[in-house]
Amino acid sequence: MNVSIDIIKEKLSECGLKITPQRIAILEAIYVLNNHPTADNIITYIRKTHPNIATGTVYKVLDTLVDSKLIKKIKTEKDIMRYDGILDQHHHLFSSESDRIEDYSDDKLDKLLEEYFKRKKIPGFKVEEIKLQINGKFLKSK
Amino acid sequence: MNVSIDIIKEKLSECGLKITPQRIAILEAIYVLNNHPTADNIITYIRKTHPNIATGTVYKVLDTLVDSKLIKKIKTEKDIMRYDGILDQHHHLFSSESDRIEDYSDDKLDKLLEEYFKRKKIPGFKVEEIKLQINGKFLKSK
DNA sequence: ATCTCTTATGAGAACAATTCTTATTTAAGA
DNA sequence: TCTTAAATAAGAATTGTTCTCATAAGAGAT
Repeated sequence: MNVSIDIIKEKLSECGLKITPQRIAILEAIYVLNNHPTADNIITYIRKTHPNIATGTVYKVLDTLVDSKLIKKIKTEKDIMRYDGILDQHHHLFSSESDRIEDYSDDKLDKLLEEYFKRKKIPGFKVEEIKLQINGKFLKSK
Repeated sequence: MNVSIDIIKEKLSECGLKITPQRIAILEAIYVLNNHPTADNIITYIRKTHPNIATGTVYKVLDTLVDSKLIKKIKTEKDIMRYDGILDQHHHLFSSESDRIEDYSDDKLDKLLEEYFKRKKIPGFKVEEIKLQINGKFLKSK
């Protein structure tokens, strides 16, 4: 994932957010560390080049970015919040053996599910989004 | 959900777990508070009848029960861990407006997904379980 | 470029949820 | 009943996150 600073700036201003070095660094980190980094992963990464970005700032910026829909949160069973910079509809493969999480996109599956729920209504509930949580084993270690 | 103490005891000993009043109370609480209680919900509930079960004990027992597959943890996008005493394959409806979570069972859907992934393999990954996280709106308030 | 105003940030305290530590208690088999 | 390993209570410690508030810095207006 090769996102230039300029594109990041553009994304920020499209959302009406002030362009700050902290926000750029954090958003860039999420794109570089593209396997669903935790807040802590992000902090460690950006401290290399920006040693004095405060922890609180990172959490605040992450919240802002989630609110502006520039990133998403995902939650694991192990109670760690992770962030995801990929916003296209996709599912997640969760390892039952480790913390590993991978993206899984499948348009055909999405269409199948969409069709299914178009026909079969859930009483008292309006479906907005369906995310699969696919648990299993990764066959080759990364 | 009307699970007697005797059945709870049976479940515990089937798993090779010692039968303790704490474990019985906690497991019973999960069955009674059947809408995916948090650890705190469980603590509040059991303290009514067992005022001096320690907080740490509750967390430890919950871990034990999860390990023994007597209960499950559910992941939410919000950062609260919840416990579920229903072990049959089922999915969850998440409210996009509140903390409400409801169960959703659909055998036909499960078969459809099973068929789908029998045909379409995910390279490098062995699927063990598929859980849908269906986000949307509950039409009538509870 | 400078001014102004609003918003963002740094630093660290506060907080909530969970885990750890240790001495004591208890369940369950001998 | 005795024994022993496992479970528990109490509270300290840790972790991840949020809050507070004084200072700094964007961004539009001048």
